[in-house]
Amino acid sequence: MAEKTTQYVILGFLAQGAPLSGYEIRKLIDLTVGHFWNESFGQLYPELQRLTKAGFIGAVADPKSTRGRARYRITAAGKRALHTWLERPAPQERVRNELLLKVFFGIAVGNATTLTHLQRAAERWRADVATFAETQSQLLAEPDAPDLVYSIITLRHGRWVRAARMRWAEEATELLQLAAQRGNAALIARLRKLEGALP
Amino acid sequence: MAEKTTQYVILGFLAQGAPLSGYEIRKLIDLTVGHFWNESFGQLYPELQRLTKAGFIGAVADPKSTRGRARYRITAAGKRALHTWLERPAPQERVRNELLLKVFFGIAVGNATTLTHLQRAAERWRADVATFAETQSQLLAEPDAPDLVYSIITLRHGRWVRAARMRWAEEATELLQLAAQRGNAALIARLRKLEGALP
DNA sequence: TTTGGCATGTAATCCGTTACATGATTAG
DNA sequence: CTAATCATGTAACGGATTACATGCCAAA
Repeated sequence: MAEKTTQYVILGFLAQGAPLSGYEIRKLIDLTVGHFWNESFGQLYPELQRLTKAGFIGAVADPKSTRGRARYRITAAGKRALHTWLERPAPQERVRNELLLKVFFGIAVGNATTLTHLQRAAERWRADVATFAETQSQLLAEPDAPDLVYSIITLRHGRWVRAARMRWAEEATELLQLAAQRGNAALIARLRKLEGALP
Repeated sequence: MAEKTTQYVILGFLAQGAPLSGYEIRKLIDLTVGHFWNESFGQLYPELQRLTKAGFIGAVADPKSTRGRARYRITAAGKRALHTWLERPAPQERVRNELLLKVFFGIAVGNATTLTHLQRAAERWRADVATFAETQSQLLAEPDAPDLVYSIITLRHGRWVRAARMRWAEEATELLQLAAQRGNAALIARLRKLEGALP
């Protein structure tokens, strides 16, 4: 990564206005961006201290809180740092897809194993899509949220990608069986027909 | 990860038969699985030594090689290790999508920035799709490869996902503009219509 | 009052990239 | 002969997860 993205996630949530504790930030992450981002406590708490020292956030003494928990608020400098990060183009993500690796090396163990992998993955993706659809309707129940679009479109990214993967899994299953039963010639013929289904 | 996948990539390529040097393995990775996997030398070379000590691979003295380079061959134990790994279900990948993070926090900097991110990403995906399509036709030029299907379907995963992301970027662009110009009510109405485009 | 969950943190560890060092080979 | 490229490695560093330690609070 080389970028220490954790800090910007923190700044991003604090920029929404409400002062938050580390624990609350973590809960928010899981709830709102959990489908494409995650942070562990071991990352979060040290980072909060670092950001405080750097002057990007400040602790707010909370009279209501009975416990020693501090809430943080973003500073002007913090907002500036967040904004310049948001303007910068996102670095292209390094993909490392272990499932695809197992599929790619499938020839070493034969067809059945690979088909199982595909099926298991497809089930997970199907479940994800259902969850996302459900989440979307929950989001739409609060039409006054000013950042509704942003939540919606990131969520729909998940739906689009999962849906595509499901269709891929079906296609891959078919192609695998075809190649096993009728060889590469049949596979190639089928692929020619499939051109056009994809851009 | 917790899994040290690097070793299995090495074993996977050596299982294809030909003895390979570290450098050659690296080249193969870039060439064949580069679109969903990557390894650095700093990872690869130490791992080759570790696998040798563990008895999973063995160095082959190459009479032809003028230089001190050693090629490696997989052992029976190595094959066993590879197979059990291949049988194990792939752990669900931890996603960390920085682009989506920037989109999600888009409200902090406003619409134009987010639209730029989307457009830039869409261009990259479009280029990827073109590359993949080209690669596919190159693969089909060698119909005798016994592992052709496996290469093909992993490649097509890339095409499916990139294509989906392109369509998502278009949709997201439209929704963002709609919400900015006509508010959440219009956004929600549009989303109702879009249900059905996705599973 | 003790158990379990809330909350905050630190330490160990792992995985991976980057940078550095070095030699061997080939092309000009 | 010299520069560029091929090839192999090591060291330093950084980011992230996991495990551990600890204390507060609420409910049984």
